[in-house]
Amino acid sequence: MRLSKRGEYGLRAMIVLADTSQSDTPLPFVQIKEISEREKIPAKYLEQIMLTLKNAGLLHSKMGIGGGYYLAKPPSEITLGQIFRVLDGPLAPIRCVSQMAYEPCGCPDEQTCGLRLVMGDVRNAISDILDQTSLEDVNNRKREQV
Amino acid sequence: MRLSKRGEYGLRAMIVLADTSQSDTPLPFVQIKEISEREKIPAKYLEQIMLTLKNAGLLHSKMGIGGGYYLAKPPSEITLGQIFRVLDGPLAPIRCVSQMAYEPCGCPDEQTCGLRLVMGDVRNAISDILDQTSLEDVNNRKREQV
DNA sequence: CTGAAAGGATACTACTATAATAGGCTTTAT
DNA sequence: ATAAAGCCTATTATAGTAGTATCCTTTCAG
Repeated sequence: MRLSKRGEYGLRAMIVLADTSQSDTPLPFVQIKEISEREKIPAKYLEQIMLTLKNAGLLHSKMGIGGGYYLAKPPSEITLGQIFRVLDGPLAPIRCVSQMAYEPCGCPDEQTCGLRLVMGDVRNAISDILDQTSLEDVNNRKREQV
Repeated sequence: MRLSKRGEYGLRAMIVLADTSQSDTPLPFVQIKEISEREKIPAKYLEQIMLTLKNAGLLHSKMGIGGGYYLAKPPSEITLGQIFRVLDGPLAPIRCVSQMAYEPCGCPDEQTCGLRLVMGDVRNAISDILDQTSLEDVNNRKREQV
């Protein structure tokens, strides 16, 4: 049950973008350099990640001086589940219970497979959290925490 | 969020052992060959996995003709979480929320890290299932399913 | 109209984990 | 004595991870 560095960095970056867009003085664009310094993420690696998120439609960008990235949708409409799937693939611990990427697992009978029943619960529990938590929710919780 | 083949095979094998120990004619020992045929698991690979589970104290074995494996404890006292941790490591999606293998993740402030808050929920949701589900529970559910 | 600052896109690399396979060793019942 | 079982370690092929490195394109300021 593992979140990769790629996934971690991408989620952090998206949270930062949501945070600045909700701040008193929202900037139109946020640069990679800014995020990488604030979150201590290798800039070039982050660049790849941002590009992936952009190509997945979660980010937009502007090139050139003063350019940078911004969220493709309001923070309330982007969930952690969406971001996770782009960077780390299906939420399900095993393919035979995946909603987005089902594959048979080769057990004798899927319908009565005990492991599959339990792992189905796990995948639902994870989805109940990540697909229900938006970037806005994350930042609200962060603020409550103080 | 991934269960490896090693983890999958090990969990399946333990479920089989629990199942036969609860059957009408419980066998004292179950051989690798039997499990590998029943669950379509490469025998030699399963051997390694069983050895790992044995060294972790979850299985006992008997060598020689008519030997095999048996559970070190009653099926009601072995949880899926225990097995998972032996074969696939910590349940937590990220180390900074792991109970068994905590490590700092390098974010600016762990106390107010939004990602960490959410991932803490995920780790608890997973643990609520895997640490509360015993091998006995799995087989009971399997039987209900019919 | 040129150059610096930004993102875009690939290629490359070192390292590690995974999913096996292989082979020899030890124990034990018959 | 030997066959059947587990014990133990080495080896391998493949893929994924976490970066680094280049070069290209767009854009704005002066």
